[in-house]
This record gives sequence, C-alpha cells and structure tokens, in this order.
Amino acid sequence: MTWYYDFMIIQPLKGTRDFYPKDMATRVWLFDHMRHSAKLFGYQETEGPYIEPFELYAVKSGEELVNEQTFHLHDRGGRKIALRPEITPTVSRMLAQKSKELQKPIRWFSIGPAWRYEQPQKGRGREFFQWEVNMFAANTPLADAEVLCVAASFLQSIGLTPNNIKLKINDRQLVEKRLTSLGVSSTHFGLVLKAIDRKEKIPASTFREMLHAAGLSDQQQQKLESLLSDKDLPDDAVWLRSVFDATKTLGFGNWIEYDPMIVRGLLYYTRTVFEAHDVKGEFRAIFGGGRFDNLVEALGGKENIDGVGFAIGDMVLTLLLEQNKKIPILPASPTKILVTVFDEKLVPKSIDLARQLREAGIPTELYPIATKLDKQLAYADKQGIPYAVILGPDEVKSDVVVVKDLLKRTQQKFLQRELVHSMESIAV
RNA sequence: GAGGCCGUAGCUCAAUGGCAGAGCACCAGAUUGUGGAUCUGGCGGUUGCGGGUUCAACUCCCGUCGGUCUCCCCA
Repeated sequence: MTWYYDFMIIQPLKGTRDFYPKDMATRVWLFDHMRHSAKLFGYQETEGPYIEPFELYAVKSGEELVNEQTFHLHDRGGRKIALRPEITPTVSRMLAQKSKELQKPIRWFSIGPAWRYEQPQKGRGREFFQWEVNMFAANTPLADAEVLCVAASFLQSIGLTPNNIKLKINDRQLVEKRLTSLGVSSTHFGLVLKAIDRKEKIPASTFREMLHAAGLSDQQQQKLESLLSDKDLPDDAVWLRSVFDATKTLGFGNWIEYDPMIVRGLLYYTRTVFEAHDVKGEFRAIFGGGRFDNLVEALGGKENIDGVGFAIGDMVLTLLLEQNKKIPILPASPTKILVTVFDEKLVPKSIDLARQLREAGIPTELYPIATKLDKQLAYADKQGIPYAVILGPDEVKSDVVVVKDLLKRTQQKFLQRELVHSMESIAV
C-alpha cells in the first residue's frame, strides 16, 4: 500500500497553501472583516481577471517584479499572459476603460489571489491574497485620511491595537522639498528615496554609499540623516497636518504617526505614502500604500485620475495575528444541529426532523449511519456542533425529542411539533 | 541566482555506528440509550531517494530531490 500511496500523492506546488476547513474558516473570518470595514466606509467591491496581458505589468510595476517574478504563459495565439502579481494594475485598467462614465469620487476595493515566482520564506509565498482599497478622483487630505482609517478600522476589528501595529506616514513632496533645499538635484530623487527606503535594513556605511552614488556630499548626507531622525512633524507639512487632523476626527488618530523614513520604493507615489509596521519590528511591512497621480493615464485612459490606496497581503498579517494570539478558534463546521439516528427503523423519523429544521433555515446535519449513539455524539463534539437531537424508541412513544446542548452538557425534552420553533430561537 | 538548517509513523519529535521508539491523532473495547477525562488494546515505517564506507548505517561520506529560513528583490 505504501508504495502506491507515495506514488499517488503529488506534492502541492512550492509556495502554495491548502486551506482545510479550519484554515478556510480563518481565511473567511479575515476576508469578512476586510469586506466589512471597506463597506462601512462605502467602498464598492470589484473583481477583475486573475490573468492579464503581460504588458499590463510592464507599464508600471518594477522591472524585477515583471521579468523575474511573474508567472507567465503563452496562449495558443502566441500572446504572453501573466498571472497577476498584484491587483493594482487590473483595478487601474478597469478604471481607465470606463473613466468617463464612472461617477466620481470612486471608492473601490477588491480581495483576491495574486502570484509571484520567488523563493518562499516567512510571510511570503508564491500564491497569496491581497486586499486592495482605493479612492479615486478625490485629491484631498481627507481622502488620504479616510483610506488610512479604513485600514485602521479593519485592524481594530480583528483585535489589533496601536500597541501592536502603527501606520507610519510621510509626504513625498515634503521629502522632495527637503532634498531640494539641501541642493539635491531632482534627477537624483529616485536614488535617494530608494536609499531612504532601505536604510533600516542595511548598514549605515551602505546607506552612505548609496547616498554618495546619488551625488550627495558628506555635508548633505549629514543634514539628511539629521532630518530623518527628527520624528516631529515639520511646521511646513501642511498636507500631512490636514491628514492627521482628519484621522483624529475620524476616530483613528492614535493609529497613525509621522515617520520621515517612510518613502516607499515604488516610483509612482506622488504625495502621501504610508506603511504599516508591527510595533516590535519583527516583520516586514504589513501593508503599504499612498497617493498617485497618473496611473490611469499611463494605461491609456482618456483622463488623468488621481487616487490613494493601499494593499494588504494576507501572509504577514496572519503571522502578526498568530503572534498576538488574535486568531479566533472557529468551528470548521457550519452545522448547528446534528440529528442522530437511533437505529435503522427510526432513520425516517430522523430524516423528517432534519428536513423540518432545514426548512426553518437552521444548518442541520443528519448522521448518515445508524451506529452507536456515543460515536455520533463524539462526532458532534469534535466537529464543534453545538446541539444534538436524539430520537429513540422512548421518545417516539411519547412524541418528544431530546435536545442535547453539547457545550453546557445539558439536555431537555421538547414535543416533536415544537422542536423547530424552540430551536429557531436557540440555534440561529 | 547565493547560502544556513532540516528530511524517521497521519502530525510533533527521540534514537549519534549495534533489535526503529514515544506523545498526539485515528480505530476498537472497558460502558448494548449519551460526547471533552481515565484505563486497555489495535492500526500505522523501504528512516525522502540513489550510491559509497563498514562485520553492522536513521546515524558517517558523496550525489540528488523536497521542506524551511536568510540574502538578493519587493508590496
């Protein structure tokens, strides 16, 4: 048997995950909270294809992401097709296609899988899920603040607090203004931002080398470093101050803090940028986002639509939740009532009870084998089914059923005709 | 693409050159109408795979495949 077994089980692909019922219950719990928070702020759910023309990603995504990390294939017409490595380009494309007719401002969100061909490691796989939230055509600090608050609202709803996780924000225009005042040429901004983005992960000497390569003198480097270590919001940060004020009024001010180190690696962010980090600093960024001016136009849209948004991956988030013991223990089974079967003769009686309960909308399972009661009850217990209905010869004689509460370890009798009514109030 | 660590029962792991084991899980019974405990028994292995060294290999060596973590890169 063993050789046969080994031969038959084909390993899942590297970096993919199986979701058994318990895992799936957790995933659904997580996604439900994402949906709920987005909808609470009026965001509408969208979904695009999981496969797209390869060129869609060449427009904006990083070079490495496109060429090295995209799963791609060729269709029979020779077209190069990519499994989406992120959701944003799909959303932008959908927006660009209908940008004229869509009523603005636009609040959209999307939850779905994405794929990247890379070495799996902690918090990173080849197949993962992203929750993406965007507001388009509202170029205001309030829009930025709202998007941040959708994220904070979600984090709060799954039991996290500002003690676990902080949303760190910055303004790229503020950074660029600083660099200009230091005498840094705008052609070097990209390299400098990249260096700042990496500063925490690299040795100080490497950081200085990167700045040097971007044309900064020793004096400019020192000034930049002192600016980066100043965590007080500068007086001239008018936009950021408005964002902060709005998040406070929206009720999530304590989740958000200014951090001059946050600049993001991607080029297309133009103003507010933010990242969420666990306070202990153990994990990579939980999510990131910011404001961009021109995504749609780059995709051939007829008009330039600005936007602000973020994307959260499920993997690092799950690690953080596990570490903080915030993942609830959820029953894998949706069943509220298990109807047991006493013996072959009474099977029809049990079937009838189960049918009545289902017609009342109560998720009901019927044990499909006439076996010993203890086995059936043990099954219900292990499945986390809260109630069991027992119908034996004694009950049939007096027209009653026994309803056992598996959690309280109690049981009581109901008249058969009253069972459904009684359970409706208890079990739903 | 580079490197570290690890592959032994369904799962977590022990056995460091000398009979391949434990806990958990699963099945059955103790209890012929009642589930989280307890006790008893049972099922379960080509020690990832291939080669080498040895009287003897889970153990040492080489190769290979797989997992995991880190670097690279990245939201």
